[in-house]
Amino acid sequence: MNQTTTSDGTSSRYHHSVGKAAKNKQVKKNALYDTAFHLFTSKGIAHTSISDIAEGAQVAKGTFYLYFKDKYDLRDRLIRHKAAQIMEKAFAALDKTALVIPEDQIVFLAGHIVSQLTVDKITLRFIAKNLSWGVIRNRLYPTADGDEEESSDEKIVSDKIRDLFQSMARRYRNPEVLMFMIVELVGSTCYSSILEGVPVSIEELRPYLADAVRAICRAGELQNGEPAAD
Amino acid sequence: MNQTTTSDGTSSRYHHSVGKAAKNKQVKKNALYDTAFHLFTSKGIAHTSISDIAEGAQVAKGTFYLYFKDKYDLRDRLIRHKAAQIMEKAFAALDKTALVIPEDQIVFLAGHIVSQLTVDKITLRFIAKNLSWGVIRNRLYPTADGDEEESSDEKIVSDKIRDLFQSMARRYRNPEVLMFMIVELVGSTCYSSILEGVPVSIEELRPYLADAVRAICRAGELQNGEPAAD
Amino acid sequence: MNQTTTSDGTSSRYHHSVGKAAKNKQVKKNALYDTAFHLFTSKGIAHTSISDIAEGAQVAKGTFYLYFKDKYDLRDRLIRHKAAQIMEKAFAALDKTALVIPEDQIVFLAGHIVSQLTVDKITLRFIAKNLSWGVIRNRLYPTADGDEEESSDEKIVSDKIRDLFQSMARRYRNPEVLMFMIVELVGSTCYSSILEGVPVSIEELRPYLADAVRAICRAGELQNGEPAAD
Amino acid sequence: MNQTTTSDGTSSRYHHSVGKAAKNKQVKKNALYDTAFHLFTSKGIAHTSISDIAEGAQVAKGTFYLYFKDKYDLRDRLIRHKAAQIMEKAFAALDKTALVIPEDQIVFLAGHIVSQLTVDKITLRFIAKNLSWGVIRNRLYPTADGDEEESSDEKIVSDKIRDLFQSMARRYRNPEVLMFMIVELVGSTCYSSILEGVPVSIEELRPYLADAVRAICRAGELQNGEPAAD
DNA sequence: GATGAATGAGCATTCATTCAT
DNA sequence: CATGAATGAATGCTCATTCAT
Repeated sequence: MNQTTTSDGTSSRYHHSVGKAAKNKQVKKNALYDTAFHLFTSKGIAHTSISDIAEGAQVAKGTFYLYFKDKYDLRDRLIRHKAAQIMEKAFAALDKTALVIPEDQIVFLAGHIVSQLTVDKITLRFIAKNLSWGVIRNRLYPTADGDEEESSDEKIVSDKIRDLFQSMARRYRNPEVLMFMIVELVGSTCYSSILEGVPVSIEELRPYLADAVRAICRAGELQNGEPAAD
Repeated sequence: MNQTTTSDGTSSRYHHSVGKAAKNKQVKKNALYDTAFHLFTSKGIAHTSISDIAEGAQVAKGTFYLYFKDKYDLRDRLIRHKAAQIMEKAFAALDKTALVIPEDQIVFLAGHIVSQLTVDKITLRFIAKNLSWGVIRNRLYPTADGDEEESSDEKIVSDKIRDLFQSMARRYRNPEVLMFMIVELVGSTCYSSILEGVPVSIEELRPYLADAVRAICRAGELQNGEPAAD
Repeated sequence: MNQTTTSDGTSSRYHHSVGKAAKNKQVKKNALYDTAFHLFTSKGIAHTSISDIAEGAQVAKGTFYLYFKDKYDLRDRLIRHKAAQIMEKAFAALDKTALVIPEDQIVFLAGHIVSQLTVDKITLRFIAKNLSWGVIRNRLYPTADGDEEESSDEKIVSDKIRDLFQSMARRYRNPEVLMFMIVELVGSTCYSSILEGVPVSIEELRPYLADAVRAICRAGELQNGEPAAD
Repeated sequence: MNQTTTSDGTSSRYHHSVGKAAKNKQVKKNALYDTAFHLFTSKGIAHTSISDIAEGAQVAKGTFYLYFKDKYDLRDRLIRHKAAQIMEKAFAALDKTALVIPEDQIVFLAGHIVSQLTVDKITLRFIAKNLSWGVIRNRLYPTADGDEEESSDEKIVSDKIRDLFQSMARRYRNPEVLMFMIVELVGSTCYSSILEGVPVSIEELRPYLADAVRAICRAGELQNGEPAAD
């Protein structure tokens, strides 16, 4: 405070340097996210108190409430974030392939998601069966009320998704329902197989799952002469 | 059950008398189950206390601990029970049809489950995505530690399941994995579609789902000359 | 159930000795009342926490909630109790006099209340301006929902009040309104005068107050020929 | 402040401008008063936080502390203000009548206050039983520490009060005690009657109250030959 | 003067669990 | 077996207050 004018003439008392304050807010928020993820996945949500999270994030307890309504609000945002991340990584990987046929692309995506979940069991357990299509859907058609912060990278992914859907539209009766069923199938079976090995290990399951995904795709194809949906 | 019939045909207390006391126990236990299901589904598990359950069941708080370890123990038993019930109803209904081809039987089962879940949204929300294959699997191969009470009706259903699996074994590469994928797909998609209408209503989803189930079956068929698994 | 009959025929397992358990409950409740009154009047209600009260009463915090909804519930019960006590002491004292004329009795009651409040400033501050007629009214016409415990002594006082009202009924237009105005006047002026000496000390105020009370009585008398209210 | 005067003598932001800055301060202060009154009366003081008040007044939280010590400081000022307002309106109304006899004037004042409280129940509940004589007394003999802002209108009212007291001094033994008792009686009985209808509605109470006020006046008159107080 | 992010002490309240009866 | 009063640890949440900008 009590300021002086700089040579370039651009200053003012109380310059609300968007940088410092806002950045600091984000830092705290991220610290809360990170700590929460760690605690949720290690101790379980029920056994993680807000005190724990605040303490771990080196932030006062009250600060928590500046950013989240409660523990479950934080959890839900985290789940959406993680689920979206997985989908986005899969699409990003797809982008690096030469695959052009939608069916191949979908099988690739499913396989990539399985791979990610196989490697990162902690995240798998956390998002549990919440790897739903809804989360991706929201990325495509973001709602006004959603205060989800979308990075520029994610914008690019959104475009990829849109592209895929466009090419699917010419071949499949209902691309979205198709994707929905596949995502639910993959997420749901992975949970049981990867985490509990039931009814078989993920290695054993993989080929069956790939076949199933491909079969679902084929079942969703437009028949000769059948018109594409609007 | 759990009764002894005396020579004169009247059953009596005091004769081995598992009767009255045991019956009373079962009454209390069922009251606890029923109250808990009602409270869990209306207020949510987190907001239902053991006090609430005991009070609703007209039982002293301490009595709760005579039957269940804690709230979650009760919940898990309830989920298993409800999930099994759904599967059993589907098999029971199958038993009344003239369907003999496994594929048709499976499609019928899937459709029946969807119908049940569509009608009973409360139960759907409760068992959420826990309508997993695991629960049925446990009926087939009951574990020693499971103190699940199995009624004689359920025994009959078990037989039906075994029958289906036997006829599947001759046609499909891995019947259990097949069933697993189908159950997960149905449960998972129904949850989203029935309860949230996302991405489409269950009415709209139904035909796609039926096609998908059939497609998954076909994809799991043994090829000519391929040997059946052990 | 679960009973054994002794030779004298009077015993039972689990004899819910009304004595011990119930008495113990009352002991705890009274300890909470006493501690709360002490803390409320010394530290103020706002600065008294439920922990403080429980601790002072040598009772676990949770026990507090077995008897009271919250701090304010306890306070209100306490106020009602103290206010009633004052009125009852005044009537009890009246009973020991030879006064028979209602006007004299009323002036005596007012004076007695002033004396009590003058001596017990702590209680005066606590019940503040809540020495309202309502509290006495409730003693006369107890409501069903009131779980106020009434001792046998208080029953006797109730009779005295009824007697006074009966003799007043023949002379005054509206005895209850009269009493109401007098009680409010006395309570309200005492608070200011005794506790703050504003606008004059209670000693100086007393004669004026006595005159005012008597004047109000006279103003409320039935005129010649005017019929008594029902 | 933080201002410079321009050479042409026109004021501008920066011209000592007591006006604009000071006016702005008053605007904020009033916004805080208004919001607080609204919140106190609707949610209750205990459930109104400084955040709420600041937010409602469109002012930063820190700004609150620029004007008030805390929530209770604000409340007390508000009560004094509202109570004084009522008294002043009554005196202002009296000024418009042709009444000259003190007793008639006092009865008129009492009646006017009752009318005001009857109409404005919200204010009645807020100032509760704080419509004490003390507040008016402070207007007559303002203390040095009181930073109460007194408008010129209020000055006029003060004169009216002084006038009434002067004419009362010749007739009554202790005018101030008289007024004190009457104000306390009116405030106290109105609270119970208007807000709770206990023991009777205000319509029913009114005549009794008027009689009582008049009776108290008469009881306070100087007797023949009795000297007026200093 | 004005702001509002950050703080963290402080408190109410819940509830699983025990155990004397 | 059944009870329900008592417990007290655990925790969510509020909010007055500060202070860097």
